[in-house]
Amino acid sequence: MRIATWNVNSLKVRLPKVEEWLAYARPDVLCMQETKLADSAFPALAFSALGYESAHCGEGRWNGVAILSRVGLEDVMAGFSDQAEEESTEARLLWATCAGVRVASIYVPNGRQVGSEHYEAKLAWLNRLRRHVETGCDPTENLVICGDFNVAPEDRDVWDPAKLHGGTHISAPEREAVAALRDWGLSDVFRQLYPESGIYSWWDYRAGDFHQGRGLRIDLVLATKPLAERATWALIDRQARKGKLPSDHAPLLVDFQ
DNA sequence: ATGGTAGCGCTGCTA
Repeated sequence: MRIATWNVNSLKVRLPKVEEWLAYARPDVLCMQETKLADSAFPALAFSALGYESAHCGEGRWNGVAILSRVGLEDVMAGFSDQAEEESTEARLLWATCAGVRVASIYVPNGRQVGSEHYEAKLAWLNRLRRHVETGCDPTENLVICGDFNVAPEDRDVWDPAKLHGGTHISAPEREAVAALRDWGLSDVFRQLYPESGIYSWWDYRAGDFHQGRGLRIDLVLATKPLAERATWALIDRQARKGKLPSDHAPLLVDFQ
């Protein structure tokens, strides 16, 4: 089973690239983030033509998460389990069950500046995700949390830790919040397979960062132990970050036996 | 030390 995650940074702009990528990468499940679409504008037909069922949670111009699957798509749920009916939330979390695997597509808030209210909201969001799995999920079952965490878990996931010191994505509280998810029973599958530093999934559009190799590994697939043990291969597909109109993120693929 | 780009949508916000 091949599971992938990709922050597409506008599905409207990226649809041709996503279609092309699906045709050669052929994931069984693709989690997308930052579709920037309302549900009514989600191109479900384009994906069904390629053999994928889909679910989308979007609010329009910001955020937006989706799950595509060609191995079944059941029990779709948007948002947190402790979310009140009337609570208005951003479109950052979508769940579905695909071939017996509980899948989450997540887009963690960026945080903007350390210490800002947005940064506090980011930490609170990650803590709420931890509470969600703690209270409603079972670490002995097959579950993956896929998406843009907006956190580089360790210094080896950062092109220049000294230069970025004091900024978001690498601060200790953010890393601790991701570590708390791992402590519940999740494994960073890419890192489990490949220990090397200098492998990234996001590069700033500005200043030629992609071509200069200045990136961060912030797109992750976290899997429960029984599933993580079956991971055989993973790839951050830098080819998809090239060419015309690329996203600022590359897709991450993981194969489970 | 700073600013650099991209997307949305029409003004500046978000990343």
